[in-house]
Amino acid sequence: MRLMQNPAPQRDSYHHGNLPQVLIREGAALLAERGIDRFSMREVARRAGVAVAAPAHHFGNARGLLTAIAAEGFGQLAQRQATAAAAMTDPRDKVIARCRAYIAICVEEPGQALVMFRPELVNDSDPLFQERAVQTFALFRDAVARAAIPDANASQVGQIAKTLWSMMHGLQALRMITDAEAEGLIRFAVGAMLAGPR
Amino acid sequence: MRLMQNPAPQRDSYHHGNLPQVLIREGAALLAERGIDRFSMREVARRAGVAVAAPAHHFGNARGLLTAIAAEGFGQLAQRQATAAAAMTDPRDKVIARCRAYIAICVEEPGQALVMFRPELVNDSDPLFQERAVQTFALFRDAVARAAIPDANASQVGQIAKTLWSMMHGLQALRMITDAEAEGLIRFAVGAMLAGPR
DNA sequence: CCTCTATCTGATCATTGCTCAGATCAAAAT
DNA sequence: ATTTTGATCTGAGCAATGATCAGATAGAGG
Repeated sequence: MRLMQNPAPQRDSYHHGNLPQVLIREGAALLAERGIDRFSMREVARRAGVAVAAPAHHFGNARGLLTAIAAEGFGQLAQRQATAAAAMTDPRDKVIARCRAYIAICVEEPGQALVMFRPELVNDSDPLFQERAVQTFALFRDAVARAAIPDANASQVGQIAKTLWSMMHGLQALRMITDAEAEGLIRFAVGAMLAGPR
Repeated sequence: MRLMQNPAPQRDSYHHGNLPQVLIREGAALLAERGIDRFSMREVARRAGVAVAAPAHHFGNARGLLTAIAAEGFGQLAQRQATAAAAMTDPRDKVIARCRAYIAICVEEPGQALVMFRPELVNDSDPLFQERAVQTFALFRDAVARAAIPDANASQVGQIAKTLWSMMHGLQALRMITDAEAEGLIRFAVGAMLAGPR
């Protein structure tokens, strides 16, 4: 049996009030700052001003927090892509705009991006994560379907969507492009994939 | 001042003889078995039958060992791609064969693949790593150049090569394809990219 | 035989993820 | 109004990790 010796809370109230959201925000910031290999649950707790064990109550373990951060990121990505696509009228430009938004979120929200596209880091059976990830890709595939040639079947549309989605991921993960190159590369790839092989 | 108390070596000789290569092999095996987040230098040392501090002498730190594993992987990838391409005569088939080899090494050598395409996990200023990584991609780009339409310039060839290379990475990193799908997807993407936008 | 140098060892330190019993507190139940 | 309940948060403890250090070992060349 262990006795409490220094209960001293550092906050106004014992209960934080909104800890899960704060942990997600601080976690994403720490990821952006340090990268995944120097990410630490204890440091997140420290920055949130709570005990090291507090995060575990809400997220179970480190993987749980990373999963929540990724789910949050997919929500943001879907929203950004919708906004970007809405600003365009041509179906092909809508696809291009969605690709741009993908690259943009990786640049502007590096914390979320670091875990969103790493299946091995998250708990991919988490319902919220799964729903948002699937939904985000589905919206992209629908945009591709509307831009594809009229007689394209679902299988072909799926191939194009998967290919472009993968390409976006690879370009930023492998650091193969600068921001300046991105635009031309996206236009070229989207144009080529929608046209298909000759 | 610290005194040695139990020198007891567990091997025939005090010196291992070929420790760096054994550590690279065991490290890759451990990566394949546990993934990057449960990878441990100490476990690698244990499996190699040496003290926990022995690897540090050869590789400096964990990042150093991961970098060496990645460099080893790029050597293997270049070799596999060369062999696969040599078996084909048509330039386009050579490109397809190289893409297939990329996917294949990710499936068959998951340990190496786990670190080869993660710039943030390795020391990308390491000369051996850098040379092999650059060389491997350069060979791929040359294959694309020979398959591209005759009037394609270097910039266009570079775009196609980067796009296909990124796509291969994304497909396997995001786990978007099964082995069965891979062939069709690769043929479609290579055909479309070499044809370009219409 | 002796020195030099690279290799390898065991110990130590700060830090980490996780678990646990117990403290706190808001809100529901009485 | 008082009690109970359940969720939230705390500090301590444990096993494990990466990194570093002085010292032990052995092979190579003088």
